[in-house]
Amino acid sequence: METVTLIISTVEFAKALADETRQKIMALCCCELVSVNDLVDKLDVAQPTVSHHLKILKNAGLVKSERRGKQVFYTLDQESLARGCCQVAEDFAPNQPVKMVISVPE
Amino acid sequence: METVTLIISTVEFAKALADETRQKIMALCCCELVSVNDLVDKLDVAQPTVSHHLKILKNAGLVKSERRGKQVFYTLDQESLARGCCQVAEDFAPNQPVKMVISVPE
DNA sequence: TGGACGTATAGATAAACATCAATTTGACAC
DNA sequence: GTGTCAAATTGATGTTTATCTATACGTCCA
Repeated sequence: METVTLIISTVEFAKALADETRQKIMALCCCELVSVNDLVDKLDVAQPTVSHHLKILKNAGLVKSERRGKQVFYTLDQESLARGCCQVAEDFAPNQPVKMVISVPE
Repeated sequence: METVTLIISTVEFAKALADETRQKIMALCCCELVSVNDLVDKLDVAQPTVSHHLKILKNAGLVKSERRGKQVFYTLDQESLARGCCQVAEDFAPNQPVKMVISVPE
């Protein structure tokens, strides 16, 4: 699993989120591996458009990808997303703290 | 203080954040009241541009405004911002919970 | 009621961006 | 190698958006 954990600015983070199609993609690959074709089937945009959005999400460090044979599977990096959300809150809402809930492994 | 607490989608929320000038404005009015002219002085964009961005932030429920005489003062609604961040995390990172830290008044 | 000041709106323009069709690249099977 | 399928890239197009200038609106004071 090639993990590209870029450190991006809050502007880049927000821009990556600021599109309906990308948010649909994020919801679809939030908790599982999905191929590009899976996404194309579930969205009403063409395959190159899906690839375009996946590239933006990947550059923002919000998805990870993994090739399996002819297919490439994507999944959302929930930790990166959560860190981005916390960073935005920390930067702009210092009086209204937002924290990641760390689940301590037993 | 006219509070416009709109319930907006995560897409609208992200779009409101997705601009460098708006993030600068948010930082400047994060913890205090600032007039439009204050913002114009501290940013290198024209006054109508500042007003334009303030309108977008206001429509997103992220700033509150208050007229005092000839001036209009804006301030960031930190709670709305924090709620937006939590909503994004909740929607897309359910396995990586992010919570607002509620400070209990004594 | 003017004028001055601060802010908002209207209209124009250029840059950014989402989308698509066409093509290329990559991986596998024969 | 050749064909096939999956995904990425290229190039074009229309829309969105950030910005500006010019103007209108709102408030206060003389």
